[in-house]
Amino acid sequence: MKLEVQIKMNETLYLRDPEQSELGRNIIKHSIQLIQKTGFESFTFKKLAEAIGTTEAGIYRYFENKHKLLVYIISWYWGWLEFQIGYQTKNINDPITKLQQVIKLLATTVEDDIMTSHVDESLLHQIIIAEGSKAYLTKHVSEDNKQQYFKPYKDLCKTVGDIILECNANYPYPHSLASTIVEVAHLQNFFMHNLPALTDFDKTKKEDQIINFLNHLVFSSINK
Amino acid sequence: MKLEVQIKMNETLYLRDPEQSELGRNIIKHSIQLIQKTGFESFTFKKLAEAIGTTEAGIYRYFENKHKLLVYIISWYWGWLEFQIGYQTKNINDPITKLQQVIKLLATTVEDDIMTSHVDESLLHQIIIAEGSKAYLTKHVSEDNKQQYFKPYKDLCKTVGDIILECNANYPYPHSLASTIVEVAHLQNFFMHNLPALTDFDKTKKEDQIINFLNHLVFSSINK
DNA sequence: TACAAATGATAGTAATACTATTATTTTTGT
DNA sequence: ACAAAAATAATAGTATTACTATCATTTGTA
Repeated sequence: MKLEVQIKMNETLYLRDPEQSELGRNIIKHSIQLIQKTGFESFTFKKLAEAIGTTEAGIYRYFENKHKLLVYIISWYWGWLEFQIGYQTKNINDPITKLQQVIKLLATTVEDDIMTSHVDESLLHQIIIAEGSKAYLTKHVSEDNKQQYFKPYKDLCKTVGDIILECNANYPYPHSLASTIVEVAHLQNFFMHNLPALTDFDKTKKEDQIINFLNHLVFSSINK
Repeated sequence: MKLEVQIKMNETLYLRDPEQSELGRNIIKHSIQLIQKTGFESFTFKKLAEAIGTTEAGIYRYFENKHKLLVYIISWYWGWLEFQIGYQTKNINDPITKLQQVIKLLATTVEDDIMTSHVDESLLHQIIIAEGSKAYLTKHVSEDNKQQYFKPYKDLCKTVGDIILECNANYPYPHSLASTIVEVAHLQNFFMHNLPALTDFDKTKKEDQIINFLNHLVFSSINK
């Protein structure tokens, strides 16, 4: 028997559920490949349609516009990561060890998860790093937020914030520290690869250094 | 006598120096207003030309495209901020007080600086918060970096990193902590106003809480 | 005054971000 | 197995964007 993980998505993000058809799953699969490869700015529904072998109008039946598609795949990633965190910290009782594990999961290059056949998580991870903040850095962020587009991201930060409070119930900034951990994990990764003067890391040693930096930052702050 | 601060800009960012003509200064002034008001995505040279009372072709004589114009005004801001930091920390000898002052300057809403008549720094500060990372989150970041487009930003982080080392010469992550401070100051501001679940701050109390959070984070880490 | 440089006015092109229409294929309910 | 419904493919069309090109006019400067 083949197990497939399904991430429940916000229904207002799409016009037709892409999980429910071959074309839909192809849209997800190829948009991840194309956005990762060419960047979100030069990604168009026309190019996507060509890559899939369908037409532009075909894509528009699933997604209103490319921004909603970006928000969809990014939300999917946060939902998947939350699942991973739940799974990988299940039997850890010590909150400090748990938080270390979360930092590791956030900062480490993801491997493709065979439980999700049409999504390549390692490509998606790179999209999160380079395009993640574009999901919310818009003039319509408040309306999008009302539509609950950022719920998976906020849920993830809530989970991280709760672990922080388990470590120290008196820590005064659990939400801000949680969102800072998530964002900095990805920012430092981007800087390490593209603007190395902004980090102390070299890409040969990979993400270990980012993990060490985040651990140092987070635990000195929590245990102050 | 009227004093004007001039920020030296990278000459490959523009086709014609906008500081040297009335039209050029108008391009800067109105692009700041327009980008802040409508967001970078819906900002076009056509709308800018209409706002100024010139033509699209007129703008293209100064800037190759809207991305370079964005990088220009953002770089200008970092250059101006570096000047401010130098000025406002000139007579501070204690590196801890100096770093606190830098954090305050980074996190506080900027007031319009009368020394720069065609630039409204408070609008520019809002652009940095909402659009700043779009300057480098592109597929051409490495070429842009080779052209030194991010030098003012990197110089600023270097300045902050050096102050961190003055506080603790053994601190292992001065560059990463510096870029983290700069980015988190703006991110938390954005979250506070637009995605409040991601912070512990309420916008009524303004930036003081962000400053407290950053101080707590930075100094517990440096003095560990 | 005269010459160059900057600006303005206008036009044009390829690509983008869609919407609409109709034909064809696939699914599904009976 | 068959009709109806739903999904997809094929095609066309529009407004806007992101430019480039040309030429006339204004402005500043030797």
